[in-house]
Amino acid sequence: MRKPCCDKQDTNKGAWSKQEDQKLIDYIRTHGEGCWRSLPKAAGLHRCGKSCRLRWTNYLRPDIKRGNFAQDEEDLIIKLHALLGNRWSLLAGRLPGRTDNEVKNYWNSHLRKKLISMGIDPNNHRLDHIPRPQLPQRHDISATVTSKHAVSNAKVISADNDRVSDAGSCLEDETSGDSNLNLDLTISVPSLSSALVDEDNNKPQNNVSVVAGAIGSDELPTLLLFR
DNA sequence: AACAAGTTCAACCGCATAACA
DNA sequence: GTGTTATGCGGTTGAACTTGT
Repeated sequence: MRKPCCDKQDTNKGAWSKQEDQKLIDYIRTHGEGCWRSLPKAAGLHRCGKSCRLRWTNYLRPDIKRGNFAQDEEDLIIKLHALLGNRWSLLAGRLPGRTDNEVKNYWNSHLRKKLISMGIDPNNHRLDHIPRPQLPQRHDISATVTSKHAVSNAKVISADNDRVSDAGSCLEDETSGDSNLNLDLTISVPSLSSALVDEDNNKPQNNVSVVAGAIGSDELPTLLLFR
């Protein structure tokens, strides 16, 4: 059996006091982040390392942007969620000053409901209440890629021919610049058009799936296309 | 004013995995 | 190569707060 991360008998739980916050801030200012397991004892805190790390990363870090989400941040979260799903740390990484916990909470308390009220399934970002045949076929491609922020450094890999291209440059044309919520789930990438469009009748293909995720260690989303 | 119901968000828990011995 | 430990992540919880009756 794995040992608990700390001695539970001697640790505080629940809300942090101002004194505890100050101890943590002072310690990290002096010694820097890291070695969370030994930090509580060294800093004189009766908390487990996990709790200290969470308090620091979600609340005390000086670069955290607090307060309401701006409209463009909201749009970006929706678009990134369509692309990456519930990978909150990855989403938060694209929103400077926002934490994964904050993005996750905002999604669950605001954005999910907003999408539902618009008739959009927040799980797959598809229009939920319109019979499928009425939708344009291009909605079958279940990813939203219209933000330069989200994909400027992403790679796109076609499973067909192993072609790798820079999604940022490919997708730049898709960014219209208006701040309206854009839930068009189209990827119209010039270099990928052959993968997404049936060359015989020039119609979008239904059987192309787009899978997004971080592959490797660079934390950048990679798009995989499968027929 | 008092209470119930709904909402928000900080914090916790358990799991996966990276790092290390 | 294997076992152990530390860290990070996503899901969940529950206290505090807000809104409605």
